Amino acid sequence: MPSVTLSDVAREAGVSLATASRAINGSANRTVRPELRDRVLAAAAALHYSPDANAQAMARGRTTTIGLIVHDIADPYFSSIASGVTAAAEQAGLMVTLASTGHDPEREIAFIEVLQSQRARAIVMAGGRTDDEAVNDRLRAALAAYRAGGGAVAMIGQPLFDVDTVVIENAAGAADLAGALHGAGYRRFAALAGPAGHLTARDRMDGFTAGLAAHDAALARDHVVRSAFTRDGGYEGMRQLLESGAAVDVVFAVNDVMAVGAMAAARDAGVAVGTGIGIAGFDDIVTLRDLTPSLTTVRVPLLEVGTAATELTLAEPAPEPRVQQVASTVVLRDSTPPRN
Amino acid sequence: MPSVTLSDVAREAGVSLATASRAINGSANRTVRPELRDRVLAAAAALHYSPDANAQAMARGRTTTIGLIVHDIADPYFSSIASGVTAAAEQAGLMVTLASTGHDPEREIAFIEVLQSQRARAIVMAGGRTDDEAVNDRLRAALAAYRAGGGAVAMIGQPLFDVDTVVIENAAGAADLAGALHGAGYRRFAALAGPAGHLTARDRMDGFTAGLAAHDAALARDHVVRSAFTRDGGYEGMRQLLESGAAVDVVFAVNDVMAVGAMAAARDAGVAVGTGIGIAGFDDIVTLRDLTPSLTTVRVPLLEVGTAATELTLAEPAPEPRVQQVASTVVLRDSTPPRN
DNA sequence: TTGTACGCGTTATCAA
DNA sequence: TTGATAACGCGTACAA
Repeated sequence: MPSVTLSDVAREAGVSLATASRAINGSANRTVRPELRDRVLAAAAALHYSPDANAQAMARGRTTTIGLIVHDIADPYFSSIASGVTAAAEQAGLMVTLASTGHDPEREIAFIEVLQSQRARAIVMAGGRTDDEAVNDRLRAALAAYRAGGGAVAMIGQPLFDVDTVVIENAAGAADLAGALHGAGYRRFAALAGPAGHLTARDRMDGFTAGLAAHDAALARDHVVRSAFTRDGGYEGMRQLLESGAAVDVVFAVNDVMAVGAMAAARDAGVAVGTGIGIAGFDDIVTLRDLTPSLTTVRVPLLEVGTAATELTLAEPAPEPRVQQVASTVVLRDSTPPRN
Repeated sequence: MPSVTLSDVAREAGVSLATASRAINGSANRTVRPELRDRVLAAAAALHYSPDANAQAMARGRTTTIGLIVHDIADPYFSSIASGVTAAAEQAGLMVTLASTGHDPEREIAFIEVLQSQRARAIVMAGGRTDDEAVNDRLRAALAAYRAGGGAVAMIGQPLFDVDTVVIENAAGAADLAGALHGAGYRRFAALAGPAGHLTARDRMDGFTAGLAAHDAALARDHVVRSAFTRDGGYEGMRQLLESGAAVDVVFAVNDVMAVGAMAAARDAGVAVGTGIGIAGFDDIVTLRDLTPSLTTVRVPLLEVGTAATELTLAEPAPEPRVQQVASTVVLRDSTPPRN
């Protein structure tokens, strides 16, 4: 670990520390005579000099790090967003520090504090919030402390934290989906609504309900099943629904992985997806595009969501929190064939 | 940005900087009188003190960062590994800096250099290598420079870089798969072999071939199709295979996403997967477990692979590069029903 | 047990 | 254009 420093380079090149520094990072309006510059660069190369980012951060007063907090990086929803974030970050010459919280708000808060210690330039937070105001308040406080230190924050989801937010059109997309399904001839609707208190799930349900209402249709109360926001939640919800003997044409699951679970449950119950019962999801997860039958869903451009959030944090701070809408679009596929 | 420093805390608490430091991080054998310690902690809380990780890194001479380099974080293969890495890192009190290179070796090298600047404690590199020795040499050099600076490295894949490596049993798993398919009654084999020069693909092909040979079976030359290591590569390869009119029972795709593409191509060609033609993959990607028919594959415990690699980098440096085998296991499902 | 003072590697300020 | 030198925030010998 004979870590070579800038002083070593300067000595080797026979110049002062200051000159070496200027030669290497091309400090703003300060310029260095080409001859000296070359000597410094040569010395740096010869000694395998590698600038110490921590020291630079201290001296400059700012880092080149941006933090990304997600619920679960193994979930394709979040890994797609992460992909957008890393791309935008690299574009801006920043490194991404990743935190996967496993849906634990305590860890979200802890990570915010770590990122604050790291003096990360910005934090992008993805993942549905809940309506637990006690937790939200602590989160708000952590974010406020971070921002007081000069950090930028962008959230992905609902604009409930008074920070820049990329808002996914959950309600509008679900309403469009409802309309499209109605247009395809479906009349008896059911929904796998996800857990109570899950805001994304709630928004999608609200939109779906509103969309139905616009066509004088509705969701019978016992046609709404609450279960986890996961594949297994979808399976379990669908199982209950089928067991209840409810007369249903089509089932709306509030996300794709729940829809996948629902499809599995239908199959296991001997009900044909598509011809027997329609199933629709939300998100349009890329890896799920080859399901059979192919899944009707609402596409959310997750990669763009990630880049948009990142760019928001890098933009000039605005007096008012910015809200950037991202359009979602209905994609009708074979899991909901036209009904006549 | 009135960033409060440890000096502020010390002054507020009426103690020296040293005492404040000791009180807050509980410096090794130095102890602080409880009364003072409480006063310091109270002051820190009152002032919302947040230690500067960069300054700590400089003073301590080591960071709390570990780097993760993957080809594509949106790919479930890598996001599963990432999940294991973040979990193990959190366990060890470290932050993960993520780089997604888009399969570009130049960017891999660039990221290694950035992580070196960051003085990251360790780097975990996931993703198949190629046999391009020019590129491999530059990578080797970058890694050597990083390690010379005291950094630890673990690779996931093939042990060709003289560093600690988590080796996935590609050949053995593929051989087992070949045996299992033969045992299920399949006799006329074909393979979607992935691109030439892709070492993971090659290992899996070699294993599959060897496994067949052990049962006096073989892969006709024109039953091996080369195409990209992606979903679309699988689709295209299968299309070619079907078009060629080759007489085939079962197709081995060297990874799951290629198998998914192959399934789609078979369907588009009117060939029933399972009853008409068997298809098998490799990896057992979680999100793909609900395909219809369910996909026969070789399970690789990717999360464990990620944690294992992380733990390798954190262990005491060994004189010789360590190689940790991770077993892969055949999972027979409906895409290759028993043949009689 | 506490405090003083130096060093970590850079950048930036100010003279020269 | 170049060069001393003072920060940056913290840890830690060393002395008290």
